[in-house]
Amino acid sequence: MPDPRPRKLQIQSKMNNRITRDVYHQEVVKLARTLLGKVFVRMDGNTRLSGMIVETEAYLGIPDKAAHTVGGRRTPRNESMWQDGGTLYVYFTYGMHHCMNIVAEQADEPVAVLIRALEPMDGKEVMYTRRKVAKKDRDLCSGPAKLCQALDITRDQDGIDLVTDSKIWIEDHGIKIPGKNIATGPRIGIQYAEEWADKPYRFWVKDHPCVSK
DNA sequence: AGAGTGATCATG
DNA sequence: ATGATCACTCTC
Repeated sequence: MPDPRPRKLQIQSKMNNRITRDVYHQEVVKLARTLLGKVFVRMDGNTRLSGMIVETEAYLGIPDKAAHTVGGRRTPRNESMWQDGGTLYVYFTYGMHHCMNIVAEQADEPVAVLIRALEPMDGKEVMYTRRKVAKKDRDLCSGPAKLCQALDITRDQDGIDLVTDSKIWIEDHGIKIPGKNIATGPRIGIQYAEEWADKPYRFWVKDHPCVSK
């Protein structure tokens, strides 16, 4: 449904609803659920690229055998996970893909939320130019590496602070996903994680077409 | 179901 | 220095 307000007012209101530090300081599983329905924004020059978060996964840090920080591992790659809640953690994998996480809780608590899918909103034309294989809007951001390609998120953005950065942030548009519309299941691609592989730390908006397959 | 792709890190 | 691994995507 289109926003009936004048465009100038729409933009202004969007500027004023950036998520603040206290939200990121939540316990990581709670943050993974909270982020559903929030809007991720990336300014690409003067072009606003954005999408509503519809799928997330929580990574619980030191005890979590699926997390990059398992066992307290601290390396140049995962350094951002050790920073304060609200930091962006971007990693590169399989020789060609980037994925992005939202760091949760306090500094030195290396937990994060993987963003797995967005419903594209602003800047879809630009996203299509980056994702050549996309045929429909739902192909643009329906996977953790797809959305990074669509939004041009790379290691260059690793470590930025979503609370203060001038190009990248997350907004609250007042969209509340009721608990009964949130589906839960095991995380994807972590079969090696033994007893942690089956834990229900993946969350998505039930029946949403933009969720990853 | 298999290939692609190269940074990353533990090992020595 | 070396080699195994990989929080994925695409095509078949």
